[in-house]
Amino acid sequence: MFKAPRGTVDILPEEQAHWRYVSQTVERLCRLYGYERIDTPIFEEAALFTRGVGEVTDIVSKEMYVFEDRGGGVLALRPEGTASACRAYIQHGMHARSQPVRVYYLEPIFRYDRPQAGRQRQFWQFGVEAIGESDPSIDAEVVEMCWRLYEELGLTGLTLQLNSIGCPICRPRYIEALREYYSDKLDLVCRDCRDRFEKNPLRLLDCKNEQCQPFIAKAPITLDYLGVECSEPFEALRGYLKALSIPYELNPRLVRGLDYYTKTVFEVVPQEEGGQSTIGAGGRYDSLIEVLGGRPTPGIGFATGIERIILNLKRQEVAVPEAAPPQVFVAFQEEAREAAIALAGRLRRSGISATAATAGRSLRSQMRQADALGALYTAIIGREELNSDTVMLKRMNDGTEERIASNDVASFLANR
RNA sequence: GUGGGCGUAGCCGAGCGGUUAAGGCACCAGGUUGUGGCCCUGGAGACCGAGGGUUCGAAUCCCUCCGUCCACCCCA
Repeated sequence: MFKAPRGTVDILPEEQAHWRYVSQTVERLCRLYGYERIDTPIFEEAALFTRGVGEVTDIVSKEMYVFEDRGGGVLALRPEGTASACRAYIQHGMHARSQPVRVYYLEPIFRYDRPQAGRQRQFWQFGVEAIGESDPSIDAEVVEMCWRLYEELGLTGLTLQLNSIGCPICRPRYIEALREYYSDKLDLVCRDCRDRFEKNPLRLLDCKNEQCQPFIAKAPITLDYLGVECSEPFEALRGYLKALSIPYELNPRLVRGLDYYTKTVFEVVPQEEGGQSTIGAGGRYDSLIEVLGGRPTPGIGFATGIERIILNLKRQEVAVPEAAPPQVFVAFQEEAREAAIALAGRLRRSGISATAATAGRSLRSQMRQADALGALYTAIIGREELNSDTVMLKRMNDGTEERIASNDVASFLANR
């Protein structure tokens, strides 16, 4: 038997209410903030990500789906959304538009990772990008929008964490200080941290190992090393967030896994700590466009995982709107089969949703079906109705019946 | 990529060396030859994740693989 590939899932009809709820909320939010949708290809030249996201990041070095196409080009299923959006910005000369360019996407993302709860190989992200403006008021707008999304969805108990990791000028100074601090402690920290010291020193800060905690607590923090170019906008951002009444926690240990982040970084996590808990995250990427071959252009955005949102909606038992049931279920006896099919067709042309029974079932069975579908009304056509050109219209919630001329059914229901 | 738990019908789940492999939900039919939701009766549905091995005998024990879950790595 064929099964969906490891780490992928089918989103079944009964789950669509949650998906619809999230995508409709996302669309409303974007309209509210003036972000327009952009759709980019599901695959890109692999080099876009190796250069943009960073060759040594896990996402690129061990999680990317890379393949060669028949023309010999090396392509990759996108492992994140920002690089593609920036590529499109450059390719289509969007610097010529009014800045910043505000776009959003809702798209599948692919990472060859070991699946577990809240982590799949194909998953969906909603993300926004504001490209072409470095003013911290845009940082505030993006952070606010991210926070607001969860509010609109009805999620509670979330924490917004904020930090600044500096720019290409001040960050090396910080990393040097961090390395120096750790240089005489390498015998005391865990194995992973010794690796991190070499490969990705910022990651030292969010090690979960018990033995490393005391060292993390006393480690130098990024905020103390920011140059004025970074600290001033960060202070401004904090002021804006206060003015917007967005509750945030300053987390000096917050770092991000992608190379392109600069200055503002933030993350939203549910209260209950779990393995794969981060629900959304973002930050500024002021060097990315230039790295990708564009003129120097600042940008900021965030992305959030739809599956993780839905996981939390379900955990918190947030009620989501159900799919509308058919207004009418058309049940019939064999001799009225054509009349029933015709009636269903006429109702639909009048904008009334109708599902017809299929032939060969008892009326009782058809009624059970109508009930299972949650139909508001059942129109029954038997011999008597056929002869008098009427239908027996039954209201399912209270069982009342009324005989109505076939031609009047649509207008009768339209007035309900 | 590392370590561990688990895989019995569509779903939940008992059985843990010899059973016709429980039970519940869902599904289908009937109890009402023109009527749903409750109830009752019946039916269908499982090569017990796959492959190999041990044994007279394996869903039950062992190995490999696959899947899933948890933790780590990392991340949405």
